[in-house]
Amino acid sequence: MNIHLTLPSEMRIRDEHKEEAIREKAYEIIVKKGFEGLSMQKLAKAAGVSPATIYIYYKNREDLLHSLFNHAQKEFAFFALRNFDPSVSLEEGLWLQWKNRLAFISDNPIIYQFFELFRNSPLINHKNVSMKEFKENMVLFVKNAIQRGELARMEPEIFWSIAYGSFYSLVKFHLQEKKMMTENFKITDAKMKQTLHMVVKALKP
Amino acid sequence: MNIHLTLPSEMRIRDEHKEEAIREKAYEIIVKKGFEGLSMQKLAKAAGVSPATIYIYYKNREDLLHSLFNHAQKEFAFFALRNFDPSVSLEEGLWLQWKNRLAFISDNPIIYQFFELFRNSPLINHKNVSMKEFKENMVLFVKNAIQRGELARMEPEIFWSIAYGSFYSLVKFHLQEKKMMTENFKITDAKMKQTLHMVVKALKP
DNA sequence: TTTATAAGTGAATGAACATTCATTTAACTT
DNA sequence: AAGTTAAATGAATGTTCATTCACTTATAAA
Repeated sequence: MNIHLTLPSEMRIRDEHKEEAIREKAYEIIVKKGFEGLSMQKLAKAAGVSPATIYIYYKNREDLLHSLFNHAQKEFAFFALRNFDPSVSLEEGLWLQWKNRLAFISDNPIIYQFFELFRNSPLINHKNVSMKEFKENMVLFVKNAIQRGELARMEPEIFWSIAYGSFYSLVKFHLQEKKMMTENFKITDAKMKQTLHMVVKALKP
Repeated sequence: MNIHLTLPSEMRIRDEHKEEAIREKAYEIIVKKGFEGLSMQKLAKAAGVSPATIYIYYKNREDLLHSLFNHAQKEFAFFALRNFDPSVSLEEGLWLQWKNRLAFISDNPIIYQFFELFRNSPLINHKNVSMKEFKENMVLFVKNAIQRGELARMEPEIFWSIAYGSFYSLVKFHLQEKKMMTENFKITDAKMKQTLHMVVKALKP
């Protein structure tokens, strides 16, 4: 990505607007109609480019789908740790992450829904981006919380299921209602905080 | 369904094996390749019938997909409440349901994975089966637990997210590992019980 | 201004698609 | 045994699909 910015080149530069239009329209179509609903010709039409243009940016349809996911995952994981400091208390750290995630979802509902759709699809089996920095931060955060006596020792998947599984479940609830009612997506801070309190209680030693 | 069993008829009876073969192969193909991967001709070949035969059992592809989901949802919800008594304690009731769900998932991993795939897809927006009996049982169960002081008052989606969201999250973890490692699906009772204990603690007033 | 290079294109291609249809087959009634 | 009904079929239909290709256009170096 962005080769034309980092390398001097003799070529005609790529039009970033085109690339973004393709990506955003692809997210939209997939969220609305599923992967089945995305054909290269429909996508090209929606993005205002020629079908052949898509093949300049992506090797083929499969590459397009995986690139879309990597893009979404990177953005989401990056946003989740915005302003995150692994040395704060468990409750404070989780609260920040929940708020960050919710903010991203509210601002980018289409991208998030695509992310969830892909995560739950058979396409996910392929190798994906590493999330190294994200994992390192989380390991540190958990270790600190255990040492401080805020968190019981447990297997990582149990921690994840309690600390985040309930959050995602709550979000799913609201996204489905939104889809059905065509209302705005909105979880109140109070509802989130109430749920988080329960989660923190569960995680105590 | 099963019209030939409940009504006397003058017609040639439907071959139940064919219907089941179509359904089971459809689940398999969709779980392995996604909805994109299911074409009527491939399904027919896999089930050992003619493409036209599928249209005897289902109006069209869309009807097939929704019927598959209704079938899976009914089986799963029925199994979840097997031996369930809404008057038992919160922990006992949740434990039974978790065990039931896990047993179903272990015995029918393909059906369950299809169920999750469909639930997370745009196809879910259409009207689906009512689950009336299931909901009635749950309302009673929750009411009892609150009266007994085992459960704090909270909005239903919060209860659901804590009491089941973490369970599903745990299952997802293991199913993904299984897919990647081609191992057998296995969550130990101890791991489940540990998680349930934490959940029950969270739900206390 | 010329030249090189890659961005961008519309039309074309063969494969795969959902669905239909004329026909055959099996079961039950009389 | 004859008649009726619907199950079951393989081949056919018209459409949509992913991808390619010969070509044009825009950019920057020379």
